[in-house]
Amino acid sequence: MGLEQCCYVFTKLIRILTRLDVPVHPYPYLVFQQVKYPNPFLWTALIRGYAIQGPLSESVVLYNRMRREGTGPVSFTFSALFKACGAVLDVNLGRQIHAQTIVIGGFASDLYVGNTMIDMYVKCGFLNCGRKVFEEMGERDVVSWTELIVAYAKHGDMDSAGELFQGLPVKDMVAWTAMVTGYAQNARPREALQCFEKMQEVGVETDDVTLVGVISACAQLGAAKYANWVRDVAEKSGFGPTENVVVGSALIDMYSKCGSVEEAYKIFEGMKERNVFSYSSMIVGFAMHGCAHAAMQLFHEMLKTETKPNKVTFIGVLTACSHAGLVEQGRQLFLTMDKCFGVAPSADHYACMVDLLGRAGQLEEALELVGTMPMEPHGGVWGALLGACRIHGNPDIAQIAANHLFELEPNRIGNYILLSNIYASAGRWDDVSSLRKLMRKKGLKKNPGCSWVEAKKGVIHEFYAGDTSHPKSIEIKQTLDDLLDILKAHGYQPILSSVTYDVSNEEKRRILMSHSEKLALAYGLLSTDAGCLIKIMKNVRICEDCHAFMCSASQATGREIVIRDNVRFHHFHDGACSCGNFW
DNA sequence: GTAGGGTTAG
Repeated sequence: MGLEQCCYVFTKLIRILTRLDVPVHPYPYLVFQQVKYPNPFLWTALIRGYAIQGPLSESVVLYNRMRREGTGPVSFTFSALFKACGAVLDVNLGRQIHAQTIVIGGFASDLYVGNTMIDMYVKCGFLNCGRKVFEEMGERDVVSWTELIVAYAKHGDMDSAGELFQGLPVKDMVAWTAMVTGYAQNARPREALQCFEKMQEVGVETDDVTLVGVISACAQLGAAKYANWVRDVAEKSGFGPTENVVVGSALIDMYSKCGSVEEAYKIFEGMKERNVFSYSSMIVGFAMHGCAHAAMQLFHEMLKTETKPNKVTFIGVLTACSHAGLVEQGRQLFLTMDKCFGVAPSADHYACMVDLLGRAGQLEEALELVGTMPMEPHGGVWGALLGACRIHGNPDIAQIAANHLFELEPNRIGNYILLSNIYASAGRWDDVSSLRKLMRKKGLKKNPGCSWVEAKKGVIHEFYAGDTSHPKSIEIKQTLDDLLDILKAHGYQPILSSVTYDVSNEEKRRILMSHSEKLALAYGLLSTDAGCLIKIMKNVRICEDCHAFMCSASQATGREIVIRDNVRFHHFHDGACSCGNFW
């Protein structure tokens, strides 16, 4: 066998072994040593092997040895090294190799080398360096563009991503998908859908990856109309939930977020293959809807399978326990998650535990738990504690939590409002007003409460508190007044403490009746057929009075009412709520 | 050899 042939065969062999995940040590390395005069491809196969499996230092050692022994690298050598630097986020080494490509000459302008270099910089968080490489490349292809588009999207800069995309001469499916997904990931679901429509208009194929982006956009819109539409699209294009585990999991999440946990479970049941995403999405879905028992049952079912729970699964079960008041079960899970399942509790899991204890009224213990955390508590942890203080009316611990929150999240308006509500409930109006002053000084404005309801044909109607701009405003007011009379006869009493302004009781009653979800409910009653479920979405937490009002309304009208606030779903049915008055 | 995907708490 000649030298070239010999190198060729051995290179192939090493590549195959690497692909089979056989450790580079010892066999591929032994193969390599059999060859007296390795050519660049053989060197590179081995360098690549170490680059993929680690340690990266070993591939660099080999690269240097190769140079010393007089063999020149090929572009493939650099691609492998950049890929590895990107994987371990070693930008310094990446820069050194970048410099090499310039010194040796010819490689810096190579398409593959350039593309892997962009990817390396971007992965390490040096977007501008990636952009610079892109600008200086002699030749670019759709891969170079897409890498940057994705990088901008991940940085939340959809405008730059869009600009690049505009300038991309030939847009393929992957590039389009990057845009659709980018919009979805940046909470711009409408633009994601528009982008998807355009993609279809110009005749670009779509696949399951595209669909997942679209499904995520629909989940954010939370409307049944879009949910059913995208499911249809998925099934018609041959990527239905039965066959495709990723599409299936995305659909489970979407239906949960659109208010239909039943539909989500149907998808789950119909899936041929389930993985940790499918289980976790379903468990989180159950938890969101207050179905704690179902969440726990599914978790135990999961434990009987090969699928191992991960950190998100535990977020799901802990949230379920928290909303159902299952303190002991939650405590057990928290204690065993590391020991039995190898999932070390993160700050997020601590936040769940603080929530669990806090909701159950064990505020002191919750505060103690924060003190034992092995990491710095983040906003979620203190936020959970503050939320619990609102439920149980504890302004002192609230103050501790709020002080941390004001440091950690100085611009998050919700924290100020929560504390202000806690002060107001305790009648500490002086504290309320000094907090208001602080908010004014910081230029923070209250996020107006808003609710929307899906009427016939999926048309969405939006209401703000005290809103009279709807064309049927007068009828809405009338419906609401009539309903109020009926509910009062059923025993409903307005909960005046839900108004956190220091005003007369009469004024409080008036304010309560102008809350946006009540307007949305009245419109829902007006615009849908009797017996029809009414689904309301809102952007802030539902107040206690509205919650009681909805409970009573579900009984008096015989309607099922579903409200999604910023955190979870409330199912009102026959005078009770799925959250067990626990939110 | 290079580019796009799903679940996360207040």
